[in-house]
Amino acid sequence: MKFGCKRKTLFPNKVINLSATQRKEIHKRFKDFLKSQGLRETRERKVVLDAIYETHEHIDADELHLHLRQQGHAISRATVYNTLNLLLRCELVVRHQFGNSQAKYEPSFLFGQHDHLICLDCKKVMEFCDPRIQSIQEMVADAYSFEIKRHALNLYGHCQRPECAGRAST
Amino acid sequence: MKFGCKRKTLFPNKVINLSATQRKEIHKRFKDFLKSQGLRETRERKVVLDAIYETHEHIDADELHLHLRQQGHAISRATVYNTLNLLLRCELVVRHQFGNSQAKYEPSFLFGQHDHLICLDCKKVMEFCDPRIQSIQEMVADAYSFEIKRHALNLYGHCQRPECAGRAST
DNA sequence: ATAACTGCAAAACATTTGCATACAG
DNA sequence: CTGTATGCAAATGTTTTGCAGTTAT
Repeated sequence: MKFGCKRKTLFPNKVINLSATQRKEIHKRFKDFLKSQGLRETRERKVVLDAIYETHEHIDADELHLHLRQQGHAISRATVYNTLNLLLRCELVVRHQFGNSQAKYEPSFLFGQHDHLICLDCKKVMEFCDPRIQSIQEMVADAYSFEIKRHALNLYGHCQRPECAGRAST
Repeated sequence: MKFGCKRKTLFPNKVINLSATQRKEIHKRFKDFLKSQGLRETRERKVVLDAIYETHEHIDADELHLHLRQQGHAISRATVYNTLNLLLRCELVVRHQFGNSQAKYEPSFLFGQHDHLICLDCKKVMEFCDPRIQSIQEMVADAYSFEIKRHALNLYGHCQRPECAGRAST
């Protein structure tokens, strides 16, 4: 039922800079969620939300914590983790596990659905988009009587970028 | 270049019981790998390999360790982890991260390539197979000049099995 | 014989939890 | 005011590492 990637191109239609209206929409969604759950709207929670939406990379909780500390926010790691879980629950961010044990987070609201290409050497993560995944999803849902909420397709390999010098295995 | 899922059916062609010949082939592959790397062939390593190929489920390192202890093998957790990493390197097993932080392992040699359907409620993992993933992979590899080695497509949702009583979110 | 492997325990790493204090509603 | 959130540190859970003793080659 969710909107999938309908375009012919492989490249995802990711919004890079949010307009003031979009920013407000995001804030509203979080505020409404917190109110609906009887949770408080704190400075720290807003700061985490904004930081995630400013970062156009796949970031982990610790990087996010460090980033916020460097910006002068006296926020603890525990609060970062706590807030990330709230943002997951209201679907403002998504969590990825790219093979390593550390989870990566990414804003999801207003951004197109997409999948990932991960370089095994330099660990760079790229994004792509293919409408066929949507039909695979529907077909599998039907065959298995499964109500599918989301998917993750990760392609692992070796990128050809000259900057990629990494070599992992023998 | 790797053989993908070419069949029309969604259900993967997983071999359930290995023949003596297949078992020998697997052992040989491990033995050759160990020799090529100057590593030793120990009782513990063989035991882990056999246990993984006996288990037709997605198993984590700790479950595997427990299983082996219950069978009377005095093997340590460290050795289980060490051996799993060796088996990954010689491509006899694959590792999955199904959302939770715990990695799951599965035999991969002689078994068909397939993807996974994960129930968010009861955590049951099912397998499916779709040839279109192969073409998506090829198309993306081409568009991004990426040499793709493997992929993981996970579909998350709610299964309709009567035994599935779990309810996670509000 | 000897270099690598094992088991154990400790370390490392990511994430969660408990508790006293701070602050939103 | 009141109860929830925060920061800190300690706890948890998973995987890795160091070391002394064991074993494959």
